[in-house]
Order: sequence, then C-alpha cells, then structure tokens
Amino acid sequence: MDSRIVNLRSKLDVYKAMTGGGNLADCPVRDVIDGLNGKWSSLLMAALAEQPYRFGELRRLVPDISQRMLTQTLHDLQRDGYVHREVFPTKPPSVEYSLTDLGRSMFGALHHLIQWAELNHDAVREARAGFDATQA
Amino acid sequence: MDSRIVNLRSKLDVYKAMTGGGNLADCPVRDVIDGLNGKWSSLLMAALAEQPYRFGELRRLVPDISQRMLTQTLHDLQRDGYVHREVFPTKPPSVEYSLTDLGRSMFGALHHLIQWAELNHDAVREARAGFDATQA
DNA sequence: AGTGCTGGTCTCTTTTTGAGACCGATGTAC
DNA sequence: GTACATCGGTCTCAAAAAGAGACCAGCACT
Repeated sequence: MDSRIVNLRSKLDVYKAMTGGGNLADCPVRDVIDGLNGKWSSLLMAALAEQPYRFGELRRLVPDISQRMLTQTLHDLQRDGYVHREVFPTKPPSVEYSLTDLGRSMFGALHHLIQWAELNHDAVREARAGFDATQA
Repeated sequence: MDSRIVNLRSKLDVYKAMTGGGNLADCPVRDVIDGLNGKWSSLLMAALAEQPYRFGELRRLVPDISQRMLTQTLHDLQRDGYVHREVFPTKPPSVEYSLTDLGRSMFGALHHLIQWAELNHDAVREARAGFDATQA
C-alpha cells in the first residue's frame, strides 16, 4: 500500500513504455502524448473542463488563437475522443463543444502538470534568468 | 482533508490560471507548459528520469531524433532548470546530462499523464477509428 | 596519412503554424 | 430592398519550426 514504492519502480520503466519497448515506430504512449503536445490542446482542454463552449465563445475566450488552429485543434481533440461536438439546428446553426468522459479522465491527469506549473513557475523563471546570465 | 473537493473546486479555475486571469501575454502557467510541448521534451525527460545519459547515448537511445533537435531540446530543458549538463575533460571530452531536483519534481507531475496514456491508449485508438469511420 | 570517436553547428527542404481574406445562409437596420 | 452583421468554418499565402544530412575541430589508434 506504499504508493511511493510503486511510483518509484514504475518511473524507472517509463522510458521503456514511451518507446514501446523498442518498437519506436508505433508506440502507444507517444501516440497519445503527441496528440496533446500542440500549442493549444491543453489550453482548450482547460477551458472546456470549466464548461461547454460554442465555437465563437472559444474564439473570444482565447483571443490569440487563429480561427484556423481553433478549428483544427478542436477537430483533433474530437478525433481522439476527448471532445464532443454537437450541432444545434438554430438559425444560424450553433456548435457546442464539451468534454467527453474520456476527456475529463485525461484532463484529471493533465491537471497535475498544470498545478505543478502553477506552483513552480517562479523556480523555472529563476532557472531561466540564471542560465541566460551565464550565456551572456 | 477531502482532496476530491479541493480538486473539484480548483479544476474549475484552471482555465483562469492558464490565462493568467486575463493577462494572456505573460501567463506563468502557459509559459511553463509551452516549454514542455515540444515533440521530444517528454521523451527525453523520461529517458533521463531513468538515469543520466551522455549525448551520444541519448542519440542512440532515441534513433528517430535528429542531432539538431537533440541539441536544441536538451538546451531548452537545461535553460528551464530541468536538466543539468556536465562536461568531463576526457579525450575526447564527454558530456553528461542528468535531471535536476526541479526536473525530477516536474517529471513526477508529467508521469501522471504518461501513466494515463499507457492505461488509455486503447480507448483513444478506438475513438480515432470510430471517428475516421464516420468521416469516410 | 587515413579512420574513428566525441559533441556539436550549418545549410537546405519539408512540415506546421499564423494572419487574414473569403464563404453561404440567415437575420436585422435603414 | 439593400447594406451589414453573425454563425462556423475554409482557402491562400507568409513565417516559423522541424527534419535530413553534410561538415567541423580535437584527439587517439593504426
């Protein structure tokens, strides 16, 4: 029942898991992780974790995303099963995006990383400042 | 001490945290997360979490990374304080890369996401297959 | 003198992203 | 009735990032 030991052991095997144990070409873990590497994926997941949003609402909520990348990122997230897209036949038609159960589950894991970032951005900033100082 | 309630509450605020509460331009959380979004960052973190490696070892360990991107990704991880770079004055000189304390701490958070991917890649694959079927 | 190892950098091409115009169908203001 | 805006996109073109691979200096071995 000591989860620290379980974590310690499994962490040593993570690289093996990420490489598929030598079968690098179609490694399941990298396949999944790469889908979340996009610049906007985590941000949109965080927004949709809060509540469902319509296309135009998301565009206004995230002003620095281009319409093209919003469309594409939502499409990719939908394809991977994280996001549900529903079209309402209003005039003009409206489209609502929401998280699926799988999406909520994935966001639970992603959330740890976001929390870490929130708690440790000072340390990262200091590291960057120190590094840049020595490189000058 | 019911951590579920804490998590439930804080998850609703994650988007606000990721946007810096309106100050999108320099949001600390996005600043940190974006540094990990690279295609190779998480893979190299997983490798170095296992043990320290030399440059050439990493190149052989991850055959599908270009030397250019290996150099650059390690440089970025070092700048953010996750990776320590040490040059040994052997002939020819060797360079060892290892995780710092900050790097190990960050990888602890990243590890949740990798574990999720390991457990759920079947579901993601099925979602993709189903989605692609309807788009055909 | 030629070959190999070290850890890189440089250049060139391909892929990804960003900026922004454009679209049809509908509703509203003048 | 005619201009103009809103919806959720797509299309094109320029800029940025990534991949492929040649090249480099320094030293050891043969």
